[in-house]
Amino acid sequence: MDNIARVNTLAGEPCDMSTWDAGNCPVRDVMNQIAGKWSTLLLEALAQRPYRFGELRRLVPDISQRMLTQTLRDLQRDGYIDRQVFPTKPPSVEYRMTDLGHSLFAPLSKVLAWAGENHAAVKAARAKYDASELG
Amino acid sequence: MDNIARVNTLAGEPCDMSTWDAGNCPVRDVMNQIAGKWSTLLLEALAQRPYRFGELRRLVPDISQRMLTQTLRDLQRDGYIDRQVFPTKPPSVEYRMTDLGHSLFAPLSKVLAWAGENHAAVKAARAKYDASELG
DNA sequence: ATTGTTGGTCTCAAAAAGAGACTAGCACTA
DNA sequence: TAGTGCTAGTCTCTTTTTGAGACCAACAAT
Repeated sequence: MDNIARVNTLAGEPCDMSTWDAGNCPVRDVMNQIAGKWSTLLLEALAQRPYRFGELRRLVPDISQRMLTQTLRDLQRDGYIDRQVFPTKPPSVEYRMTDLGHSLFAPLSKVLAWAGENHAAVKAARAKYDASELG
Repeated sequence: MDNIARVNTLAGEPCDMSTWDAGNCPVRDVMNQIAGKWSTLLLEALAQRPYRFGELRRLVPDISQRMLTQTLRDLQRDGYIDRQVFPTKPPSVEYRMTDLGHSLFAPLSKVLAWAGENHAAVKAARAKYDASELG
């Protein structure tokens, strides 16, 4: 049963789950950040061009300022985006994707494209599941 | 400023954010499911071979039964995995990735590979950010 | 008769997310 | 000069999500 104690072999270093150190798995450590509700959405916007705080807020109308601030900070902390403050008269802040961010977005955009292409299939699966649960 | 009201152009159907219907964006609808804390981990395991409930629980020791049940159900609802009950004497349940799941995992595995390759860079960015915040 | 194994559910506490008020400095307006 | 709005946030409060752990029923082996 050795195969039970080993996973993530696709990601270079396999993670030995039997002697598990939760902060040691690259997949979990990286994915748990970009997996947030708003992260991919902001990365998608910032992959196209730099945005200012207020622009992003208008771009994603149903994000709260609190979550926008926090998500941007998390993305900045992981090195995906840069934050630059301009000392204008109402001070403005620009967020810009870094090289690391772009290198992440290359594979990530493929997943996003998949989502667009297969949205109908997913919705169909959902409808089918929900219908069968009612019977 | 028309560019402000439009995003997600990479994903086929662009989402018009000015007349926003939250359930209408493929990217958000699909990503919000696979973006969970445990989803990618379980998809990674099930991409390799089918697993039973207890196997998955041992594979990911720090997931609670409650979240394992719920995450598997969500993945099943979206059509990524199939759940098959065998009427054995302690009844056993097998989870198996569907074709839709595999087609999603193809691009997703590239992101997972990126995570493995760039984990060091992300950790370095984090350390740098944390150090600069203390100063 | 007790223990273990199966795949869960249930309850309760903790953590995370969302809603909305509040801040401060400056510009424009009345 | 007082009022309004813009900037990029923070603070507090409520709701939702997640986590920890007890509990369940059927059967098998001890």
